[in-house]
Amino acid sequence: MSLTATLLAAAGGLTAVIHEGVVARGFDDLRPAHGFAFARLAPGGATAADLAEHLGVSRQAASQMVEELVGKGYVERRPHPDDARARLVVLTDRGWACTRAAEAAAADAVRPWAALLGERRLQALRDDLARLAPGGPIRPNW
Amino acid sequence: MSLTATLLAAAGGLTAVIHEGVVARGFDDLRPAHGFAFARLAPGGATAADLAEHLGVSRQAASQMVEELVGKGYVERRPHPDDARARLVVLTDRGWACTRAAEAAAADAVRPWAALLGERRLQALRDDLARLAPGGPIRPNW
DNA sequence: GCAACTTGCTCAAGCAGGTTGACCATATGG
DNA sequence: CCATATGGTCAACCTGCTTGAGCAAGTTGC
Repeated sequence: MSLTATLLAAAGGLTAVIHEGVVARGFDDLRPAHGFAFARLAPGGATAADLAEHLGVSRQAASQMVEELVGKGYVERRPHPDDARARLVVLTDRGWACTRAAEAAAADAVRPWAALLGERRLQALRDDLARLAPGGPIRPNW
Repeated sequence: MSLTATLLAAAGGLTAVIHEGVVARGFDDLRPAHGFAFARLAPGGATAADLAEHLGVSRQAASQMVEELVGKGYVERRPHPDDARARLVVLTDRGWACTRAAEAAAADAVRPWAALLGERRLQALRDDLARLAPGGPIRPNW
């Protein structure tokens, strides 16, 4: 199988396993796409416009997602400290709990890889991939 | 950045670059999801039901996609040699041309990686990823 | 300061791609 | 044969996204 196919298959499988792990930990009202949003919100919150750019969708779509996540209790809107037009979207306690669950699920998914490849090659894999994806937080993708 | 994030970022970026390459080669009426379908159809054709299972969607959705691809000239339906109920969906010349364009775009996307990592590490990356994604052609994902 | 423009957000309507449910034609197995 | 399973299609609906319009608040230039 080609490199591109293996890479896409690995990423697709990883996405699925993480999502299953998140669901298994009780957060069953989320879709993989929400992981993107959490990744952007976690550091210190973001505006809906920030989120739209990060996710690659319209501001209206991002706003709708925020509304959905507010309704489900994962985020809340706070007044923006510097701009009265904007609203800062931040994770709630439940949002943080879900983020930790996702990290735990990701760790579970990766653990067997260490057994398959060994620590040395796994570390090399991590380093190599980091060099190939310099653009950074493009689109996490559960 | 974590291994999972780098892997997802690399896969997402690769998907985007391949899709752009396919569009740039003149196939601008396709979406990344169609790449999944082509990957399943290329070997020797498939039924709509095969396609549905491969793509992880309902048979109706797969059938709709086939209809769309027929309309755009990428595939055609032929009577199934062994089953009068079924119809074998196969790539047309245009479908094959698009598949070659996708392979060329993928090669272009990977080429700079060889420069970044060197041939040895690139080969190691390929081998390691192949071991991590044994399930095989899960879901190519442009 | 004020006018003109930009930016953040939301409401509303519509579309695209998926779903489920019902149905018919053909295979398959007792 | 008859009962059941399977491949395909039609129809209705749902969800997530889009575009377009509009308002409030910041920003710029005179």
